[in-house]
Amino acid sequence: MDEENTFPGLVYSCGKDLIGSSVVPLSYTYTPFSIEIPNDCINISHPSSLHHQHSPAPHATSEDQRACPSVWDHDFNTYCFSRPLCCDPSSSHLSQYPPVCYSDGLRLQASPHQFLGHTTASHTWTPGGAVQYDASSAELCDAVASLNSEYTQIFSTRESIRQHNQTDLGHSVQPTFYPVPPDIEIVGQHKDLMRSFSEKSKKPCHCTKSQCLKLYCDCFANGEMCSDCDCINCCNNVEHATDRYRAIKTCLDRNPEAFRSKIHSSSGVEGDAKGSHTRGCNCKSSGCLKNYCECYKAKIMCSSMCKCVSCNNYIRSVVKESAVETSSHPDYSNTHHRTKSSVSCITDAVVEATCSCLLAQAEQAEKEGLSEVQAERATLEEFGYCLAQIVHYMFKHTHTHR
DNA sequence: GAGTTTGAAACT
DNA sequence: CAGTTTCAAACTC
Repeated sequence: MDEENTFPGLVYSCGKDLIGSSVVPLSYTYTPFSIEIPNDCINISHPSSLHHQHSPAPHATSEDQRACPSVWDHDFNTYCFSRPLCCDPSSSHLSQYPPVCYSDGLRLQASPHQFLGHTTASHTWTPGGAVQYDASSAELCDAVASLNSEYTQIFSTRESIRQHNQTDLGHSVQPTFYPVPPDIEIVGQHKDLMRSFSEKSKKPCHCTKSQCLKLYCDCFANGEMCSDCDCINCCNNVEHATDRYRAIKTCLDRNPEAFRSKIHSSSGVEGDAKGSHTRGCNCKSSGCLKNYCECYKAKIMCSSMCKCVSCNNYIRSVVKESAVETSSHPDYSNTHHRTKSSVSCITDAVVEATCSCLLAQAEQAEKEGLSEVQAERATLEEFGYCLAQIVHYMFKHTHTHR
């Protein structure tokens, strides 16, 4: 059930996934408002002109610029910072501005400005457009500190928004300060990360030895703090922000993509059967048909990335299943329906599985940097292979049941 | 609910 | 990078 979360200036429609500190905005309506960034954090005003493609942030002192190099991103009407902001967990001001949490790759858009030229007052959030708030200052530090130099952050300031309110919208608006960023969009490659932050329902963990600071812990792996869990010696919380930060850093050092979703999904929705596992599974005993298997658990087919043994989670299994289903169906027991039975092997599941394979192949080709022609060829070959499997099982099934 | 199985993560 | 150990979830009884 959705929940209407009304902030003056911004009307959020939030999804149910309001567990811990995560909110999934489904839609929002914009009216002028502003946010405040602590002075000792960063204080850069919005430029009066937005015509520079990438220029140093106006009003930033040279010291600011050295300490926190930034450029104005014309495409997004935002500033891009190439290094962490507000990284000092001990900084006292943060407690005054607690409920903002950004994770890796979050992009804060200078919200009012993005509406320049837009007449629509209502926008729909992208699936990955998670907003995290109600998080502690420690979490803010934690999350912001976890940004490394390759990530970008975009902030807008009260001043800039006030300017905009007064000039661009043609009327003055009394500033109201919200700790919640007006609009957060995920930057490029970290969409998956935030998707995992926001869309997975929070299940309590039961960790006993990892202190919930290793990827064994689902909460930690999902980028969430533990709440209402049954864990022992938990350090995945506000009280252990420093330890948590160290743990995050360790994981990212080991694997920069540690907190990204391991599922590539073409539709952006996990579990839609049209995706692939980034690294593939390594199952040996489960046949990839139990939830031990990450592919199966994510409701996707195993792919060429997998190193599993005796896998049954792939297209042939689906075709086989469909064949068995149709053959056992009483409607197809007579001769009249025998031909139709074969055709009925091509069920929705088979079609989905085929699409899944093709998509996986296309993604693989893209990853390998193949040319368009080569990618097309590889995908067609995969399609041929899929068809061959379907035909093979259709015929095999027809012969066995004659 | 206790014990077992499983495979990812972590370690060597 | 491969083999081993640790870990917590999934599963079974």
